[in-house]
Order: sequence, then C-alpha cells, then structure tokens
Amino acid sequence: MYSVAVEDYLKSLWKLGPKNVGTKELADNLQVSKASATKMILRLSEKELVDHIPYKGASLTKKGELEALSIVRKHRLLETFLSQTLGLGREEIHDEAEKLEHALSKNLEMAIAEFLGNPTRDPHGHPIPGPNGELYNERDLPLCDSPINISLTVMQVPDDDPSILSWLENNGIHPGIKLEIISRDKFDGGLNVKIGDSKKRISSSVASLVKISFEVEN
Amino acid sequence: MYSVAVEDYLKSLWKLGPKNVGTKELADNLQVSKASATKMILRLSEKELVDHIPYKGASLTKKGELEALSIVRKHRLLETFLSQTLGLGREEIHDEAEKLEHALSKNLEMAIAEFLGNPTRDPHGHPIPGPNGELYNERDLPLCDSPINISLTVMQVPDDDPSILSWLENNGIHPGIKLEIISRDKFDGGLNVKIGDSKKRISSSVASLVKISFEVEN
DNA sequence: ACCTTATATTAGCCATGACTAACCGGGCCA
DNA sequence: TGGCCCGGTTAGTCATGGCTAATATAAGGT
Repeated sequence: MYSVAVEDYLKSLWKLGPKNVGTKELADNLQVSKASATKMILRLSEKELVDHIPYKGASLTKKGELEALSIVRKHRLLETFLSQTLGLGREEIHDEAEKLEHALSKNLEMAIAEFLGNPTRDPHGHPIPGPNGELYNERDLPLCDSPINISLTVMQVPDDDPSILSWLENNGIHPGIKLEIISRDKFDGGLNVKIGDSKKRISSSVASLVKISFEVEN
Repeated sequence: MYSVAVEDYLKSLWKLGPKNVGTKELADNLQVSKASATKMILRLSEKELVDHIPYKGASLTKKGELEALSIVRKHRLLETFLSQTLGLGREEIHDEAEKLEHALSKNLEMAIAEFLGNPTRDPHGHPIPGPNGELYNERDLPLCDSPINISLTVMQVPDDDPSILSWLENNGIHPGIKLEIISRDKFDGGLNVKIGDSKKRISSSVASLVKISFEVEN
C-alpha cells in the first residue's frame, strides 16, 4: 500500500511520539536532511497520515497511527519468528526485520502470528501490537530508576543497538532474568547488581534502556 | 546493492534466457511498457549487467547472471522456508517470496540455507542455485513428451500460477509422486494417467509445465 | 525591542523508474 | 519493389524521495 519510505517515516513518528515531533528530530532519526523530512511531512499530511503545524511539528493522525502500529507489529513478529525458527540472537534480528517488514503481506503476518501462538512480546520484551493496532499498556520501569534490595525481573532490553545488546547478552541480562540492585553510585548513577550469584556493574546509560518489573508477569 | 526494479529485470532476463531477450518479451514479462524496458536495458548495460545489441535484444553478462542467480536462490530458499516452517501450500509461496527476496540479506540467506540443510530443490522441484551461483543441471523432462506405460516420478511443477498449482494439488500431483501415462489423446495431446489407483486426465498445456524423471533421484 | 541561534521551510536540482506518443528499422507479403 | 506491421528506440512527462543553498520563523538573552 504505502512505500518503504512512507512506512519508515510513520514508524519513526510513532517511536518519537506521541508528542508533536520536530522536523530536525525526525530527520536525525531517519538519517535524512531536514528538507527531505519537511517534504515528506507535507506529503504525509496530504494523505492525512499526520497533522502538521508549520514550524511546530507533526504528529500521527489515527489513520497514521494504525498504519505505524501495523508496521511495528510486522517488525516485532518478524523478530520473534527469526529468533524462534533460526535461532538468531537478539543483536541480529532488528536490522533484518527492518528490511523484511516492508515486504510482509497481511496473510504472511497472520500465518506467522498463528505459528508463534500470537505472542504479546518480542525477544527484546517489547509489546507486539495486535492485528488491529491494539497495544496493551505495559507498566515496566527503567532499571535506572528502580529501588535497591528488591528482586526485579528484566522485562525489556533495547532492540536497535547490537553492541549494547551483545554486552547485555554476555552478562546474562535479557528478558526473564531476575536481578537485584545492591547499590547505586552517587557520582554517575552506575548500578551494582546481583544476578544469580555474580555481581555486575551497569552504567546508568545502559540501565536507562533496560526495563524491569517487580512481579513476574505471565 | 541493486534496487528492486533492477533485481526484477535481471531475474526476468534469466528466466527468459539464455538467449538474447527482446524488449517486448521482457516488457510483457514484467508488465511494463516497451519504453520502460528499453530504458532499463540501457541502464543495466551501463552497469555491465547485460550485453545489449540495439534492435536485437539483451542477454545477461556473467556479472548479471550471478546477480540473477543470487536472487533466484533467495526466492527458492524463501519458498522452501515458508513451506517448511509455516506449512504454506505450493500455490501460496511464490508471491510472498517474490516480495521478500529483495529484502533478504546474505546473512539471513545463509542462516535459512543452513536451517533447511542446504536443499537443492524448492517445493516446486526447481533447483536452488548454490551460494556462488552453482546450478546443477537437472535432466527432468516435460510430462507431455514422456513415453506411455512407464513409471514416472513427478519432479517439477510450475511455481507462479496458483490456479494450476491448486488443481495439481487437488489431484495429488506434486514432486515425488509416481504416475504412469496410460494413453495420449491424438487430437489435443491430453494425457490419461494413472496415479496410485486412480485415473486422471491432464490437458497438454498443463502436462507441458510438469516435469518428470524415469528414475527416483535422491 | 533587537539580535542571535536553532529549527523549519522553500526553491531548485538530481536519479530512478514508470508512462504515452512519435518515430525508426527490418522482414514479409502482394 | 513498395508498403505494412511489429518491435525497438527516442523524446518528453510525471511522481517519489533524496540533496544543497537560501530564506523564514520562533524563542531566548541582553
């Protein structure tokens, strides 16, 4: 239906939203020039996929949001599928899904969802929107803001930075893992955590990208 | 590396080759105008992917052939993968693979080949080129030209016509099936065949698209 | 209020890949 | 041999989606 470029813009707007997204922020996110972003925003506005207030930014319309969620769903289902069938690691699947998502038909999307048992989270722990854009509201919190000396369950890791993901993987940190914050360094916010019997240090920048919950959810 | 359009042109040239392919034939195959085909042939020639003799036609260079084989490999591996993992039918996989093949990285191609045990035939029985374009030379023959009263093994069915494929499937005709031609109608070349205990009539147009061998190969 | 700076837009260019319409060339038939 | 027809090419247009350079706007500090 829509071109690869249009789909990528919608996805970025969704990721950066729901606030009004500025042209520069969008352009940076997609690695294109500001002028290209402006032009595309006008085209998306034409198609009623975004509301655009000149010099103020753009945000997805309901129509645009549904389209974006459809792409996010494809992306996350593909990540799950590649992980399950081919055993690809969390750090490999994002880039592949990024390309395949634009070539996935509704039929194949349904077949994959069925095959996977209609999962609600991808391998990074990110929620997978339903076939009609339903997004359940997860209440996971950033690890960096969590209290110490309480058992925490890792729920989400970032999806698009292979080097961070490899580091997390090598340190045994991924969704489902239990850990406990022992102490928080005052000067830089770094965390000392206990995972099983071993102790690790997690920098605050990484800790802000990992989300946890207090209870184990099913 | 190359655009979707370029890949589609190369694939068509390969399918229609190895002879010199005319502009009209190529245009018809890709459902574009003659003028579009001419223009693209010039661009492909520029990139040294085809040799073009004006008013005579175009054929793939070695470089173009390798590129085409890489796409055919991706296409057939994807068909096999979708069939194996999701259980999609022979009549569904072609169109899906047609879109996905352009989004498949070399890495993912390798992972899929590995996962499938490096298959040499896709679900339609078509040979899958190797990772460097090696294409083993199958000696399967059209069913329509085969002798009668000899046990034949179906080796290949067409891949791109869902209605023919559904008909074949419904009549139990697919690669691996044994059958025997009982008689050939003189007036129209239609075949009366025995499959297991049942008898079927296959029109000559369909029979020309099905390939068989005399021996069961491994 | 004015000036600076960051951000946004416009103008104008390019490549890709589609299209139609018009023109060219070669082979076949009368 | 002349004309016709089919296929091939050329010319010119359009939409998409990039780009740079120049200009406009908004917002904050003085």
